[in-house]
Amino acid sequence: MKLSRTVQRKVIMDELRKLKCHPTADELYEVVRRKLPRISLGTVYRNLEVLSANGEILRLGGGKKQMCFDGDTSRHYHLICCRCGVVEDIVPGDMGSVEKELESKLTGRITGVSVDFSGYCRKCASQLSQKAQVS
Amino acid sequence: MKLSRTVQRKVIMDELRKLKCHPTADELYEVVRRKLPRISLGTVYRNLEVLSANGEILRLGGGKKQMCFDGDTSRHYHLICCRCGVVEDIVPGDMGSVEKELESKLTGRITGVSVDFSGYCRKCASQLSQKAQVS
DNA sequence: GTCGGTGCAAAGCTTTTGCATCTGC
DNA sequence: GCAGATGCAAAAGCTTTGCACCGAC
Repeated sequence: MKLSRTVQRKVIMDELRKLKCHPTADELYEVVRRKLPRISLGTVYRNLEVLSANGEILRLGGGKKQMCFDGDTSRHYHLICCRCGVVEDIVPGDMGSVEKELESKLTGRITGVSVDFSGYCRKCASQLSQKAQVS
Repeated sequence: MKLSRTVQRKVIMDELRKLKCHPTADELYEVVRRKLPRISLGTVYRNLEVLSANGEILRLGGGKKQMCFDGDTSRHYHLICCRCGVVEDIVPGDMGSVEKELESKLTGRITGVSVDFSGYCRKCASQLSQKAQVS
């Protein structure tokens, strides 16, 4: 199956890449709709499916119920709040050597890395520590 | 809100910890039901929600549409196939130094690490390379 | 006794899919 | 011209939730 280059697919990729957040399919649909008012939600889903299966975008789960997508397939990391589901980007100083080690072991098979930490986002962490002090 | 120690919650945790795979809520429900025939799917969902929000289990997305759960919160890694969604465990030789670095930067906030690689599982990778040779 | 948990079933939402039509190659 | 893509709308399926009752503390 070869991929056709349709206007819809291009706009979806462009908008996703432009966004710095990690939108759900629905949120991306709203954004794309500003450029292509007649696009359907089904098309967005179908393209996100194809694009992630081809390693061109990243599929992020683990937060809340909805799937999120990330147009940035470069090496970077996430902290997914186990309380509210928000996704924070993490940029550690240097993980290069580890990545190289892993990639050499899995030659050609890795299309993207999403290092997802469960934990508390800043907001939830501070709320919880306040509560702990009170009680 | 303090957590009560109910039979259901205990069995759910125990069974999830025993399983070496990464079951969906529904799969876990089927397993738990052998021990507690009268438990409801809703209870399983509610407990998985509470347990993951407390960092006692790991919530895994990124594969296919359904959420998966992992009772093993020790440091380990996953390769999630971007084609078929299967989850492979990865045990790299040594990532200890990197983890320490990260954890020191995020003191007290991390409850679990799920390093999720998108890529191809062994099966899909070999199928694709066969196809490439044919065409 | 109170507050959280459970079972059941219905509701809610996200995601997928069938079909006719259209577009890229 | 054909295979793949789209729009639309309906269907499917996963997850959540209201309610009455039960159990832990």
